[in-house]
Amino acid sequence: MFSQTEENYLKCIYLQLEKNAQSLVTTSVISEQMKTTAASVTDMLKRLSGKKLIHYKKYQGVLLTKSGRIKALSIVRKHRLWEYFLVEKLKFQWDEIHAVAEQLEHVASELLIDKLDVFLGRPKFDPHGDPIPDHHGKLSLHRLKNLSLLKPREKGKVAAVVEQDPDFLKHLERLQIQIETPIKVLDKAEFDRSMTISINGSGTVNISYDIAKNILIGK
Amino acid sequence: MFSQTEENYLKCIYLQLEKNAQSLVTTSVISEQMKTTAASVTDMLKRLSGKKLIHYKKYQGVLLTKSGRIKALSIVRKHRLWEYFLVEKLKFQWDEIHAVAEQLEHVASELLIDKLDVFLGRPKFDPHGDPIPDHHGKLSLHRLKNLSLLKPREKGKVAAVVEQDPDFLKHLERLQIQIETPIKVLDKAEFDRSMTISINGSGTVNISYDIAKNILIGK
DNA sequence: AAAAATATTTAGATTAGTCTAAAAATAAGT
DNA sequence: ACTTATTTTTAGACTAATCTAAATATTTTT
Repeated sequence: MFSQTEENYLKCIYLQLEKNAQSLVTTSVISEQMKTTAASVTDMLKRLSGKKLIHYKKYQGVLLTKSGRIKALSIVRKHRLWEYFLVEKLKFQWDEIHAVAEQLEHVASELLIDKLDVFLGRPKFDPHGDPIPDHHGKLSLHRLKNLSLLKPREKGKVAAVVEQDPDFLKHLERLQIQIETPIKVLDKAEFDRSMTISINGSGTVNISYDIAKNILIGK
Repeated sequence: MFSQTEENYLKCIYLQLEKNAQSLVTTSVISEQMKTTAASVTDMLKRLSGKKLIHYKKYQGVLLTKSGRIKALSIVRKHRLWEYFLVEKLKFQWDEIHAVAEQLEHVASELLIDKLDVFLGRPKFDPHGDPIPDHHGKLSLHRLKNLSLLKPREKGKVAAVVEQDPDFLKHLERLQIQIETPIKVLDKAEFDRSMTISINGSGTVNISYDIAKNILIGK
């Protein structure tokens, strides 16, 4: 049985490793993500290490142990299932749900999360397109391309977003970009790496490189 | 913004006052309900008093302030709405839900609880028959009689249960007694105050005084 | 009225989690 | 190689919440 704070740290480390599986996660990255001081992070890393949830090397960074990873996947599963519930059933907007799911994910009940999974029809992806681990911690992966790497005339559907900042998600909504939206690259400007894209086969819009790099495209 | 522990204490005090509005709530009653020591209770009561949530007199007991009562009603509302959700939507048994709702009730989001209320069809009572306060803290009351006080040939429907101990609720299930079940008193034994009742107009069963006193009957 | 029992509070200790400031380690620049 | 900058850790302090043991207040019994 772990505290909410411990669970949050494990989830944070897991998400960092999901982004970049090659490197250890550093104290300063965790400090930034958890919005706390470096000293607090060091304290907590020592504690998690003592509980055999992470491999921790001073000054070098951390990785999850097998049991740490299992625990982290469990939290991520809960987080994403609750996000699905909030959007599909309670009609939340996709930019409103993160903070609420951050609280719901700590409810300690296997039965609850299993029944919620069934109730929702065993969804494989959350409203941002991220994979929902199943009961055994397995997740569906789809091969996605970063929109910023697509060439003119290439196309596909929006499958996920990298960044989940509410302002960013609101901006996508204004552009009428959401999960499953068909996208085609029309042109790319080399001077600022912005791109012109068509949305839903009709609307044409220019988006910055910063926007494009946070959108993942699938078939 | 209050801690989960503070919210739990407020709820506990509120529920005691709901049972017996005439008297101050004592340290030992709270200690028993919260499963903690009398010293811990005294510490917390001092803290809640400092935050103007309770009126606290040493050695005499506590009452809720206006803002303490508002906060307590908010927690009770959340608890009971989540219990409704767990039974109606996720098909939990009514004896399985208390512990889960005890966690869900601390999710701090007004929007969440309002959307959940709408999603559930604005229920007035939880699965145990307890009234769910509305957005303004108002609750529907029905005049109920304790089953143990009914006389032979009096009848009505099960409207609520006083005790929510899971073993007790399971026992009622085995007797096929649940909310809305029609009950008629056939006989009362004076030596042990047990009573013979008919359930659903057909089944006849003898129940102890201890069972009867925990069932509330409405029209 | 006094003694005994019970309830409650106080004092001091503990753990979890946070912080600041200083010290130590590492990385970057010259 | 040395200096400077940055990152990280350590030490000690803080708050919240819990406890035990002892002291205090109240209630009950004699």
